[in-house]
Amino acid sequence: MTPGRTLRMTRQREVILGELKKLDSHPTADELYARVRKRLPRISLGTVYRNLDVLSELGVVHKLEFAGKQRRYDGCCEEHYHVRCLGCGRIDDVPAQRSGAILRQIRRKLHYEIIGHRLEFVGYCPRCARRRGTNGKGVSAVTKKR
Amino acid sequence: MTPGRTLRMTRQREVILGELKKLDSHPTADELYARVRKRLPRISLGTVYRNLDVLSELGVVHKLEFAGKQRRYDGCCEEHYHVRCLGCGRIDDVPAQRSGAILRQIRRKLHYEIIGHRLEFVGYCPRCARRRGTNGKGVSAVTKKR
DNA sequence: TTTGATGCAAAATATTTGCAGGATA
DNA sequence: TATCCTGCAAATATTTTGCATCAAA
Repeated sequence: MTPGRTLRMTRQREVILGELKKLDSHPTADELYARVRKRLPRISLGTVYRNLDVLSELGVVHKLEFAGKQRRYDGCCEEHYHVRCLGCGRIDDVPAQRSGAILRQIRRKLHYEIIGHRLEFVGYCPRCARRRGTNGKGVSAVTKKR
Repeated sequence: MTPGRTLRMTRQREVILGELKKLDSHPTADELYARVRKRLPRISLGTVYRNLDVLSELGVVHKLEFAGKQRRYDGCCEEHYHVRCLGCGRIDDVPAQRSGAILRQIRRKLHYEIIGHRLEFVGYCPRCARRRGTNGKGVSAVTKKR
């Protein structure tokens, strides 16, 4: 982002931010796009991406990048960890503080200049875990074709 | 992968696996493709992807998925953590054991059926850290246009 | 001989970008 | 009024897939 630039609060930016803040479901850009479009039918997906970029650079929202997965966005800007469900893809917050101990430990061992870390949990959410329990395995029945 | 299928050791599979095992640089599919092509000029990138899939399902190699980044592959199949350099994109192994304590702690707090976790470190490798030190910041000078 | 694997090209997916016109400060 | 932002479409980047043919077992 250009350093000295003056940002404008456009209607689009306002609605995108508002809708994201309303959700605690960590939506993908296109999920958010679908919601925003109900209020601004002419908005484009590119605008959603561009605004999410600007807002996350401001630290107002968080861009969640998951290993090998589609990006998601978080209207909550406090730092925390996440769990991802292998069944349905949902992301939930993990009720654990980010650990400074992990970083300190690694800094002693590596010659890298460590900036941060990302701890992701994967598993099955209660709903998907139940479904898997019922039919023995059912991974393929649950896994979505992307 | 089809359960009862009999795998064949083709020349392509052999060379792909051999080249990957020779490297400790965690190459991307296309980096590996470039190397393999020196030995098998007619091989296709699709074949490289398909073989890396098969081999990683067998547990012979590891598919490394990094948040928001291109996938990489690891010829070493013991579990360990990784660091990623924000400057040049290289991945290195982290000399720390995977922690079961992290999983146990989370299992107590979440209703998820936790399968695993992924701990990634990001920072600057010695080389990039030095370069950044020289010119004050230089992030943009180092960051590659993808 | 069977059927898994390949090469090629096209498709799919997710995200970014160029551009001309529109809107905000 | 300056320039930031938008919609649209095309471009990019990465990975997957359909299909006819080849080759391993």
